[in-house]
Amino acid sequence: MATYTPSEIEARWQQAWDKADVFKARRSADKPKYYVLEMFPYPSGRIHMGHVRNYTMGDVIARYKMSTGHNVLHPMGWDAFGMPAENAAMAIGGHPKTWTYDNIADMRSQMKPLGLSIDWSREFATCDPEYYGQQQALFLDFLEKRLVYRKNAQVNWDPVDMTVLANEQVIDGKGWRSGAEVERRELTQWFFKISDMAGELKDALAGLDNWPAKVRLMQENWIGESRGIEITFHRTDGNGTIQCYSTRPDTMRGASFIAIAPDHPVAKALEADKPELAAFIDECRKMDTTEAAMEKAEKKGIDTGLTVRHPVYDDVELPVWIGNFVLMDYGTGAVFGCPAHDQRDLDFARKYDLPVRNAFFMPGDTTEVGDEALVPAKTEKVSFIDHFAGIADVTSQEAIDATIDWFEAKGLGVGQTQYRLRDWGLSRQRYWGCPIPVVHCDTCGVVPEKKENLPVVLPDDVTFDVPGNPLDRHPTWRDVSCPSCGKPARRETDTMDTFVDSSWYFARFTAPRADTPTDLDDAAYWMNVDQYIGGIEHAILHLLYSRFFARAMRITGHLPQGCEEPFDALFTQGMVTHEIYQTRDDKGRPVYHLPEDVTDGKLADGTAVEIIPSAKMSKSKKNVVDPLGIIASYGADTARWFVLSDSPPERDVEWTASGAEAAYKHLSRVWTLCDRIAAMDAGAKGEGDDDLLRAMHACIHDVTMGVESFGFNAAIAKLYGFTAVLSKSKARHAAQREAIMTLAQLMAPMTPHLAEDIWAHQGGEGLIIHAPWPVADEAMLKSDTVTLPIQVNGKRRGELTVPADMDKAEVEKAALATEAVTRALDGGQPKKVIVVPGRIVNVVV
RNA sequence: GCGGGCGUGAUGGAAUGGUAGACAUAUCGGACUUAAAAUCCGAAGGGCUGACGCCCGUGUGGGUUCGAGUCCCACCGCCCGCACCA
Repeated sequence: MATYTPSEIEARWQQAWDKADVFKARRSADKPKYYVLEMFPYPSGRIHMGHVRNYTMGDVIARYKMSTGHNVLHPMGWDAFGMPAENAAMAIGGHPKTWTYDNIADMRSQMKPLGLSIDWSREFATCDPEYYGQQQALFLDFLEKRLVYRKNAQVNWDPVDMTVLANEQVIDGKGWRSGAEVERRELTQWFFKISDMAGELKDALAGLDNWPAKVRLMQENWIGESRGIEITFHRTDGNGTIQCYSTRPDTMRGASFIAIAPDHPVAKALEADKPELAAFIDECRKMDTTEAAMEKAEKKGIDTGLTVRHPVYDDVELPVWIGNFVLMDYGTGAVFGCPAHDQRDLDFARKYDLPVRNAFFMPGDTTEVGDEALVPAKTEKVSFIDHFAGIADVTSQEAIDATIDWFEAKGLGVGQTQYRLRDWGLSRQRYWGCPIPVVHCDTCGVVPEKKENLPVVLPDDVTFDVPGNPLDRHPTWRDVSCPSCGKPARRETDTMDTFVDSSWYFARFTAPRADTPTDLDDAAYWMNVDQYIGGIEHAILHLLYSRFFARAMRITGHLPQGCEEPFDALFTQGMVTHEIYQTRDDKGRPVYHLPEDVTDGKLADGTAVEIIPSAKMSKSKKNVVDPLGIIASYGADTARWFVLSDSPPERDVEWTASGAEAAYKHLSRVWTLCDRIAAMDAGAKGEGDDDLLRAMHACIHDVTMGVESFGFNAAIAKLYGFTAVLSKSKARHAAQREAIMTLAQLMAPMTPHLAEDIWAHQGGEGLIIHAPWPVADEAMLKSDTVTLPIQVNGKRRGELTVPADMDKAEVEKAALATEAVTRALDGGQPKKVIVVPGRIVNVVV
């Protein structure tokens, strides 16, 4: 008997697809378009199981959509700029460009055996000058529309990578890539004006119905909208005012001090005359302002000696303090402290002996605040004391709204919405990135490079033997003449954050060879991405930046209207995990072992390993399974089938050797079954055709539902079930042939090679990829009889098989006659009988 | 602290408010085999019972409902995100 040989089958069908050029995407007027995209990979050099899972999910969707009559775009590219290439150049020599393109070639050749339905003719890498040149054109257009600007800024300096990090890229005070403790430095940097769009980016989240609620919420929290008011405080020395921003103006009665940021203009003005203030401010400047450091730091302040008049109570004067916890770049850089209703302010007040005064109490409880601030939920009703706006027993939220109105009416303040989102700093002091296309001229200042001179191509002749940016020490590249006046000038040597590269690649895929960033006709046809699939780790940065870019590209005419939200549907898939095998060396330090070196919990020499529960596959923990090895021993279809089978796609899936083995066995079984059916005698007798075909239609229905709703694991369970039914069927050849061909079609999105092989083996016409998706026959989904569970008081006590169309009254009669019910009734009458047609009968006794 | 998610057999996990545990792994039994592997068939939540059956069971405690894994409230545990944000 022939056996299932995936290596031979898979190579054959991949060639057949190539020959028929089936995955090439062309605009078409007579089919609806469908754009499916997986987050493109960084070319590290090796594909891993996470890639396999990500691309397989996209492939299932793409192939399913093809067979349901859609014109599908399913491209692939490389997020190819970034530090690992430079790190490799520093560590092992060579050039980032060579390293990157070699890796791309390796990964492409590892990816191709998966049999993905990708239109490879659209492939590009973000480090191709053809791509980053268009990105430079975008930058110049953004510059013209003032969507990008330069400012002096305190930046997060990563001393290891010698580069600036965005706030968002600082994690626990450490660089998100290097893990080095981040320092502060002041540099002139380029920024995208994403904060201008904060409100819109937040509001538009509500329309993203097909995004996970979790991701929308994370973005909402990141943007961080808060409604408050800017209040003017007049200095008692007559030297002007201090503006404070507050979200709790209703607590103004309890204000007992003002705190300003160390870099607030008022603080800076006092520095010259007051050495003790200068010393404090200096100390604050040295302080790390990263989130983690700020959290750990003690809340400190110093009295400036200034006072301001309370805006509501003329006779009250408030001292002005400098606080190390006040941030200059949020709000106005000044706040009023209300110790009674804010824990931080209360701690500060107790430390420096400032007054604590309640603005409200909880109803019926007039205990003054002690060491714990009174901060009830904003929806809770509180009793205000002698409130200036005339309110008494209301919720905090109502009080805030009323107080803002009151301040505005009196002309003492202006209601304002603040966002936590800051502008996106994109300058990187690094070689392997997209050069920022501007020139610095002593006469003309910052001059944009002329578009006809794009791309500004990275020079190849650079070395990495000294830290810092090689572009800074490359005179023939750096020194140019000013595009405006022609005098000697200097190129900008900073390059762009790699998040820029990934913020518009999805648009470029619609016309990857266009000599403008996009082609509007192609973009209008293919955009938006109908289904985007990727990891939850990109929930904030990448997706938010892409949403900003889509808007900015619309403003600059590079995308048509309607593409502001470029991803119609988003799916965030879980990771592939594996157990970790660990032993300890003689010093007790952990030593990790690869899964292939462990059999039955033991190493080859018999040493027992400690098994640590499943975690994300990582090189350092050695819990990695190489997809190439799996493909070599079982084939791509097995790898694809397994990563989809065990867990819901949004959750992590644990890779197990036995699971992969089982997937392979199942596919072999299906293949053998096909072989057996093909060899059947077409004229032979058989029975149960109808049962088989009914099961088949039920399977069509269930699998279609599963694929449509990302329930791949459930769809696979149904396919297992139907395979078991088919393999036991005694039906005639025609019915069995129909069943196996339909099974192949239903499996085709997941195991496309095996499906093609079965299709051909059974004499199917053309390629299975061109065959229309099977449609379940409604009539075959209904059966003549139905078995209803009979419950007594909600507990299952028996069952009853009745004609499917029997009416309720008769079902009730039949149910009451069943043995389980008569026994429970014991001669009495039922209190109530619930009959849910086709579902259940419940008798209440 | 705030926000979100999750909690079901030995394990991964099924289950539009309607038969809890589909499907798979691991386990056990049987067939085939000299034997093993492979393959095929079958069993299997816990407890009581000779058996028919009965009781208990989806983190804990309540509630809504004829009926709750599913909805509501409180709590416990785990995971994730965010945070001197005024």
